[in-house]
Amino acid sequence: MKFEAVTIKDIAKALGLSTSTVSRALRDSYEISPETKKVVLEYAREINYRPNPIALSLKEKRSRSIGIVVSEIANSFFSQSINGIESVAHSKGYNVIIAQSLESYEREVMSMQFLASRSIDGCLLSVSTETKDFTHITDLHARGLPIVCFDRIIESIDTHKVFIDNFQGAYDATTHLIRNGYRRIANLSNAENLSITRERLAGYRKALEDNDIEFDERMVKYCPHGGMIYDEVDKASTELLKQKPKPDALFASADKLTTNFMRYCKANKVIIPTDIAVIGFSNLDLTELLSPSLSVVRQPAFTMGQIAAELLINIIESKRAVTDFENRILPAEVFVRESSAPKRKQPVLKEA
Amino acid sequence: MKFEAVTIKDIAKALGLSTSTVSRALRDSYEISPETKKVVLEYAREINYRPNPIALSLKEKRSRSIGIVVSEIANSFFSQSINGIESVAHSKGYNVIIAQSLESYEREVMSMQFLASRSIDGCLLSVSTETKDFTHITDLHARGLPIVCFDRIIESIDTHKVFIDNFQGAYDATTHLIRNGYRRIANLSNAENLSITRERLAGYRKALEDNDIEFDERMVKYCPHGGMIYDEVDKASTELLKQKPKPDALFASADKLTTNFMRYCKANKVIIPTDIAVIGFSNLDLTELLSPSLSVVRQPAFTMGQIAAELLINIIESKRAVTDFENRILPAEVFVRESSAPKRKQPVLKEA
DNA sequence: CTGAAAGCGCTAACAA
DNA sequence: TTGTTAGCGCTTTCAG
Repeated sequence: MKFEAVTIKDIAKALGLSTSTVSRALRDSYEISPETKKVVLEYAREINYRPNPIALSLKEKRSRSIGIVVSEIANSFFSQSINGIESVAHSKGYNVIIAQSLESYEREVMSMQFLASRSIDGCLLSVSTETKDFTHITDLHARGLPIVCFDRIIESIDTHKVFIDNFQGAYDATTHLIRNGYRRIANLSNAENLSITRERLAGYRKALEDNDIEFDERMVKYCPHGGMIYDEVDKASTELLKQKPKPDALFASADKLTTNFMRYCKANKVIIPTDIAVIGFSNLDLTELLSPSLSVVRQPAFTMGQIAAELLINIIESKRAVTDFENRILPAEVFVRESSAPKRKQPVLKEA
Repeated sequence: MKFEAVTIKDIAKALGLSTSTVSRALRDSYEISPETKKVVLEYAREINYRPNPIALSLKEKRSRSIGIVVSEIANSFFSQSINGIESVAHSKGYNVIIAQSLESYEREVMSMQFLASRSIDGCLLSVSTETKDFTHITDLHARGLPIVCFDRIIESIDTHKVFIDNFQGAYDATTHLIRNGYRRIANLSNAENLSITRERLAGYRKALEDNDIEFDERMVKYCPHGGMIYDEVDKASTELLKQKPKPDALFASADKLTTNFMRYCKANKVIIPTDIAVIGFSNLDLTELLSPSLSVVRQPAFTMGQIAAELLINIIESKRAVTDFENRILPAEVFVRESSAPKRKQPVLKEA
């Protein structure tokens, strides 16, 4: 059962006009007389005529909808980005179809295929942690599907890219820990293959270097699913904390890594910041209510979504193929709270 | 610019067949010879043929997409519900278009209109807090658009409804506070017009009654935007806490009310649970990491989404008009944590 | 077993 | 200024 919509044909019949006249009148074409327009417009309003977007899509070969592929909508960063995307998409007459990869390569491929088969006009993408092979993306892109990458970037694709200054964010967070007296700083890191992982790791290393702290590979652990799977965080955390000498602080490179590390500490009676100070990437709006309140690196997620959507729609609506692509790099902001409070001098233990 | 898809016509031309034969072969029609089928299928796979869903929609007068209207996707309850909805929608070949009302009546009307004009086959709806006039919904429903309500229900519409046992959840939460020694229990409540508000209020009142505690109207404050606007929570909380005698516990009727009340307490140095014990509805998965860890009433959001989507797709796909509607009521679960710890005896103050 | 043709709602070239 | 017609990709009578 489906509700029958009014069509142009109905109007034409009722008014004794042809469908093309009605069509033109509705679209305010110059070739239609003012009177006819008036009659048509009035009648259309009266019977609440709405053009059928499907027929339009078929005709124009575009659907006025854009796809979004992210790992998870139940992630504050992504839900905020999506809000930004929607705000500009809707204002430009596009609707938005959201797909989640749940950090699975297979699901990402399926999602992209699904969206493409639903005739989206373009796609906004933040790849899954599992994705190492990008052919499902580059293929569609090569076939002409406009794609804009945000947050987790793919280097091998030539298009607009929107992301934050991950290096700077990580550098600032790590430097903050160092300034607060921490010297042995671990890094709970995202999947090794992601662009953001590499950049954040580089920022972390540079901060250590600039403060004459030697980089220790054993202080870095990767979580292949970005913290989405608790067991991975559990394992990585355990390994980090059993290092000798023990880390006195931790920088977490992703939202779920940060919160799941806190979960780990709570479960294992590790006291923050006494046993270990913590700062991490997070876009949760509750971090100040956590125990202890959490120092974070926060991304301008809403703005990122807006920019990415604008760039995508630019490509879609440009007459000629766009060949000049830009990287939009936004700042990350550090919020300092209790979890990274200055290190307190402790009774001298066996470690020097 | 748009990437050109392969059509049935291309296949027909390449194979020297008619489009109808190809169409039938692809759909495994009985009237096509096995050999022809084989050739067509093979060639189709080879050139990666995908049927154009837009053409199909136009023909079949259905889009195989369903709309979701919720107040906010950046709300754990709704993002979890959406996951449930998507899981069944995708498995049944539907895609999902999400719209947010952001608790605004106007935006809700626009969203519904937008979705309807995008030819959705049906709609899942949880109304905004502001919505008191339901004609935008009942109109579409009367015109034949299948609608299923979830969480926040509209009584005046005859359709499937999926929600939790709000009365029970509120009753259990309030009873828990009473058992832990609290007697003067405030209720931070959602918009007065919502179904869930009335039901939760009723559960709260019944629990008081069953324990011989007199209901005091001054102990209930409504937040017209369900806690989304912090100032409303701030104002309501201030009013509640200045009552004499002061409340010793608070039951919050919605996710954002609960967390924003905690924010209020933190900002105003109100200690939980010493100054006031707290339990509230919330689907956040971080409540045990808050300070103090938060006692909550939790909804089976994912399951609700699944059920709602199944019911909607049932209506959509039923041959005859569905007239027999059901209310699916799911249990709410109470999780007890520190924020509602048993009341400690205190030095006798001026209150008896 | 296969093909020709109509039609879903709309637009646009072409005719009048 | 308006009407006729073809066509977007697909399914589906109706003919062969």
